[in-house]
Amino acid sequence: MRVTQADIAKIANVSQATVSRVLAGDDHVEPILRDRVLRIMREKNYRPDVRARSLRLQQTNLIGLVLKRPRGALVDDPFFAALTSGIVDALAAKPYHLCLDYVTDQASQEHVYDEMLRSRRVDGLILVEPTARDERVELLQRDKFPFVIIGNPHNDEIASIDNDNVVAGRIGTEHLISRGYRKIVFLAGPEGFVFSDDRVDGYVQAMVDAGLQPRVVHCAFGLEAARDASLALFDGPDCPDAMLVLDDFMAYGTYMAARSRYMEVPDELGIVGFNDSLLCRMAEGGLTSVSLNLDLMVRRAVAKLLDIIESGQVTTPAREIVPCAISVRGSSSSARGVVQK
Amino acid sequence: MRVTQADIAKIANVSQATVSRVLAGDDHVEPILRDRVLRIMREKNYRPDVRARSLRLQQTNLIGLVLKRPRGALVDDPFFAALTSGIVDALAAKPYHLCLDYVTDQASQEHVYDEMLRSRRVDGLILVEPTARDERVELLQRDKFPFVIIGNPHNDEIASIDNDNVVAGRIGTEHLISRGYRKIVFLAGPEGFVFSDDRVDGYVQAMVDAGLQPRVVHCAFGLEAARDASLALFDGPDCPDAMLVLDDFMAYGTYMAARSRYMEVPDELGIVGFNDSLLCRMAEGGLTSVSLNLDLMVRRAVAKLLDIIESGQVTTPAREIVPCAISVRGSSSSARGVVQK
DNA sequence: CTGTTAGCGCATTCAA
DNA sequence: TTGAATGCGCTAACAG
Repeated sequence: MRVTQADIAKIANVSQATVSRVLAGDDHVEPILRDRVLRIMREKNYRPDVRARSLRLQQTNLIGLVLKRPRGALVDDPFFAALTSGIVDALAAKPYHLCLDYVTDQASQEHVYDEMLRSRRVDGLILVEPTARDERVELLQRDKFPFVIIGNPHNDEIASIDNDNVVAGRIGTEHLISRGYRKIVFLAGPEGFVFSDDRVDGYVQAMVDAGLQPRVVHCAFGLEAARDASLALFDGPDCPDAMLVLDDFMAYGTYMAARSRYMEVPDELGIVGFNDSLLCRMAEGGLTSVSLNLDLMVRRAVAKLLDIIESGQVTTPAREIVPCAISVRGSSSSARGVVQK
Repeated sequence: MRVTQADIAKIANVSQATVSRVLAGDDHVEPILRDRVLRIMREKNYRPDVRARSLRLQQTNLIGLVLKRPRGALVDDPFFAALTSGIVDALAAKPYHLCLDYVTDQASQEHVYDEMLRSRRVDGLILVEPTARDERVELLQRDKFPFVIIGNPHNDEIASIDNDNVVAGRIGTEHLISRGYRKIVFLAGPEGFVFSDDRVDGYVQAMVDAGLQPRVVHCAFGLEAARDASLALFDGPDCPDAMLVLDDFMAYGTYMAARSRYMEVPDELGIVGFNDSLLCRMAEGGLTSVSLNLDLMVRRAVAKLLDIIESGQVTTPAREIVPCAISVRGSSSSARGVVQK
């Protein structure tokens, strides 16, 4: 049977309240009693029951993350890996744990939100990929439930952490331009995804500023789709001399396409991706990539959420932007120096 | 303020017990009362408090996973991604959630186990990578705490799901032999890791059975280490004609090494990895890999754990082995057919 | 400094 | 069929 404070109290010949005080580190306890209680706790291998504590304190020390993905699509999703690992990392030093959930469709998503929040399973929530006018957000606001959004809630009163995808697009583009590339194509994701559209905007700005002609190609997410789209581009008229690709995964597809057409990287084709992930080390000479500092974003998001949970209010500034930076590698900078065109 | 069963009861003019019964779907409630209660619950947007329910029922509907890794090493760990996503996937249809934790060293590992188990934060635990004579396991057994191990606990009374790494090693080796390779080297991880050592065993058996000379090279985990070890091997005396590599990541390192030495894959060098991960599609022509069916393992582990939690005892057979299978791709099978030597 | 008491919100036994 | 009463294990206000 499980040993409770009452058991300890009986053995130590004190009241259960005293046991509780000892546990809380209350100074106002006679040292001799304190030691006795502690000794018996150790002897009896006592551990407080977090369930009871949760009920009493009205908090669970759990924070929730709910991801919506098609069935089985989590394994290969680098965003998922970065997100969860970042959260767990950031939580490691805190008395909080991560409660991870996963839904495949909108209906069950709402159900899970009910289950996690309103049932008080977690103390707060990290939201990602909010869609425009997200119902979840309204519910959370109405119920004054602590939450933070990674992304753009389009509402300055809501706590959020974001990167600046427009700037990221600019940075990548300007880097390629500075290396002498001119016929730079942006290989984007499907239209309608904010992070993709924003990067495209930055790209277009930079191109126009440099007096160059922007050219955007949309394709599905993923390695294969990007490879095929790149091949079509290489084989078509007006082959680009550089490509800015939505993410490292797709950029790797472009890299594969270049290899299969025997185009030299970076001399015949410059490639820049986004995210600065492990994949960048998997191409010969490395893949240049714009880092969005997802890791930092996650850390900040966690810190902000815990702040809100503990202070009971949204701390200002509600919205924080994490800067991006470019990691230059072989795919955009020949060992022989800047490309001359 | 939060609405409770007592609130509902007061409004509906019934006792709190009746509200509880309605919630539980108890048949022995007058339909008219039932409807009234349900209506008011909906009106008042009532949700039961899982904390109170947990305390009362002595269960949290949470299962725990604790991973031990060096700081920040989670992001790029494909095992972590497969594991967590598999668990969350498997849990999606059940009334359970995943509580994910993470520690960097042994001391905090034990602390977290205390915190999660003995404090009853979770109903059960999934353990991975148990070391020989794992203390955690003894504690869990003593406290009759529900848990299941992914790996080999070397104890037939403990619930565990495992793959057969020895067979996996054999399969990979026999495949290479059947393709005409003879000077096959096994690039293994550091010594002392069971999954690595077992695969080596299978490799050695298969080589000896075929009358070939086994040759095992140990190196650190990771892409770079494997690449460097492979380069050393290629540059040294008696260059291999095929390599069996501990995991896909390292196999990709071998693949990079081969490219930088201008060795044709698969004609001059066959490569086979393990895990059949996404990386296998990133090499030109694909990387042949032995699938350990980690996904299936995880699903089975979750099912087994829930079984134990709900039945209160370890179900037989305690130990289950998930079969492995090889996915043949370009790195071991030339489009021109079987390699002739 | 310590013990008594009162809930936290819920499920459940026991009476009615 | 329903309600009153009890307790899960803990913290905290209050009294002594």
